[in-house]
Amino acid sequence: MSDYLDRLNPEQRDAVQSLDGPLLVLAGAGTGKTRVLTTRFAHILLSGRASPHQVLAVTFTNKAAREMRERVGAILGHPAEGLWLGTFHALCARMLRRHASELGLTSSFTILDTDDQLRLLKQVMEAHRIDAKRWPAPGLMGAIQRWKDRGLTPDRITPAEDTEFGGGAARAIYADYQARLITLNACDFGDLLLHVTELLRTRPEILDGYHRLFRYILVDEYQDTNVVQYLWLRLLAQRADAPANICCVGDDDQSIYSWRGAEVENILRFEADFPGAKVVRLERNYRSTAPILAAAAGLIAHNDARLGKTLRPGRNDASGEKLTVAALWDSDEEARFVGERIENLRRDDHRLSEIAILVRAGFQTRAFEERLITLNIPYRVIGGLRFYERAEIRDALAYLRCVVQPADDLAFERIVNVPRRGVGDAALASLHAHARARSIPLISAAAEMIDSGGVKGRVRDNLRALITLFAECRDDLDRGVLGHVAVVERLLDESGYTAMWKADKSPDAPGRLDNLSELTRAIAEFETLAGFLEHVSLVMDNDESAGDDKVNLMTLHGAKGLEFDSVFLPGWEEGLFPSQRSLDEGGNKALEEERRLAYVGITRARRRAILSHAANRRIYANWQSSIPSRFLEEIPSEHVEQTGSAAFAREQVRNAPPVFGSPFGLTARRPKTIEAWEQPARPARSSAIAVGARVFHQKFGYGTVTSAEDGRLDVTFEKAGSKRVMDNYVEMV
DNA sequence: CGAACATCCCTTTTT
DNA sequence: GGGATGTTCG
Repeated sequence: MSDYLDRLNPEQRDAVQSLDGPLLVLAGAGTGKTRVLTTRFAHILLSGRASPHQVLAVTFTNKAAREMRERVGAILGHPAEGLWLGTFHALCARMLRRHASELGLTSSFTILDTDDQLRLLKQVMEAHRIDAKRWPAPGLMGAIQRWKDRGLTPDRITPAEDTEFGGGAARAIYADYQARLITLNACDFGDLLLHVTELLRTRPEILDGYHRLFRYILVDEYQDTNVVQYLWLRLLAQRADAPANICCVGDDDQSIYSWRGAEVENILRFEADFPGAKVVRLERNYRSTAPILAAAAGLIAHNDARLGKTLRPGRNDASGEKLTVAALWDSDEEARFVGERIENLRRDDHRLSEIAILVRAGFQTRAFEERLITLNIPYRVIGGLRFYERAEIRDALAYLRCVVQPADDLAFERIVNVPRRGVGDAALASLHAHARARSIPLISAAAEMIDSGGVKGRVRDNLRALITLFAECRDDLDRGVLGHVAVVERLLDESGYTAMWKADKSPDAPGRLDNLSELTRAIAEFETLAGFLEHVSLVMDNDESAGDDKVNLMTLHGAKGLEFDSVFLPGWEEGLFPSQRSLDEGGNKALEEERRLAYVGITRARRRAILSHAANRRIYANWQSSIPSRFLEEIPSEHVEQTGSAAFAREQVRNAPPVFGSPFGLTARRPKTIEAWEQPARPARSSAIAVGARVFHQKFGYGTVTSAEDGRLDVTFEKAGSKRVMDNYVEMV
């Protein structure tokens, strides 16, 4: 009956069978982490220790949750039903809907996307008369999110944790923002965790209910938890009546999300947090060849803040290619090099889908895309704009929200003038004023102003048609006259939204229409519109049909958890990787995180890893020179094969007499800031256009320059009068 | 109100 | 170099 246990190695089996008390499983890359987690889950159920709904299983991604659900089902022999299995956010949303009224929400609250969050925050900031120029809203949004990541409600922010933002107004804005969310019956992402945690810590009877419910807690990717997630877990796990039955699986060496609030300390501190905790290390790697593992291990050994763990080959083959490190002249050559190697792999019958190019930052993909296009090699970029983030999809969803949630002001604002209905800033402002005065949602305010004559003419007719359409669609749904898919189609057609894109002559309009029909298809898979909207806000999935045979292009962050036969790791240069920006902000801690990122990159490879760096790189408009990443030297050289046109030059540098009096030559002493990442110094341009010159401007016509300074010209135009213009907008005549 | 122009920025982004 | 976002004029 327990043949599923036979398929584990001794450490894995230990992790699965240690069922009493807290357990930390330190699972290195490729050591069977998911297998342990799913088998443990199934083992708890099959051994009769708990029934499915008594286990709380938390992941970070929907993909991981889906995978776990499937694999548990496979071991059980039937689909697993009634599980508390999902992402932190999905589980919290579920809990929050149960207790919504405690917080002044209804159980049908909306979960806002980032667009809406920002728009709402801007409104609040405006009310506080904050100069949007001086204090850009995204900055404060970030601060609020960090507060939420750390479990800080507005009243919990101590002066030490406050920010300079807005000249000290940040806390008050945060508080108002939270209040507005409640009025709108809405939550942002951070709220899901924040609200539930707050509830658990202030309402013992609610917490007690969950203590009685959950006998086991399983947590995936524990190294990526932030403070509020940690608090949530600890509240649920620590109980008076019994030891905490929590099992966390993670890898401190793969913690790469500190900038999102993740705290490696959570995993480093586990044994202190949960006394009597048992720690199991999984170190046998079944994924990669010996050289790849040795290279990764050598690299990560340079980090200090580690729990310590060494990857060992699980298979007994010492074979395997060395890593390739290619030194190239410039970034164009690097793209050509990678393209050429991929062509070779393809010629040798390697599947393209088993090849990945992993970059540090999104903008690096472009060069490779261009190269792959010219070589006619199919590729996919993973991670870019996701389906539900596209403008047309967000618009369509806003239409739906207006129907399902008439109080959703943010949704209404988004689409009230899309397509154009003549409702501009002025009209919207008067709607707002009326809504605020009467304390009613915008849609109701609009209805009242139509009746009262507060809006007139074309705007009135358009608004009336729109609001009537919403009401009718709502009615169709309530009375079941039309199925929800038919309602969606009606809504998008009669509002003129579909027509807007049909009339659009831009090249991407057809694609957008395709996306809209794709959306309708997705809606059809759900029972109700509300259910669909919940899915959308929580499951921003990127279901790139992974089946096609295409080269995978993505960031290192996006590659976590994936594996490929061949992995290209370009751009290993100081300033780019490790990223200068990170280093400036986070010092040595940040450097260690960059190194973990490098470790994640190398350990994605099953059979071969091809690293590269360029001596000259095109950044924005101009060329900058760069030096190889320090990480390259941290990889034990016996596992590396050097190649590339610039390899010889690099050897010369290495063997050259010491520079700066250092015994290690150039490599030991690095300038603190790398030229490539300094602000591109804008040379005080001695403009070729001098005072008195006669010039032509596209818009203003002919004129004479009266003063010229740093590229800015004062010009007296013959027709348009005196203007200040940039010199690159005029031509000399 | 909306198009055209000008300016500003440019890491990573599991939900 | 380029996309997103404001500003300005018709």
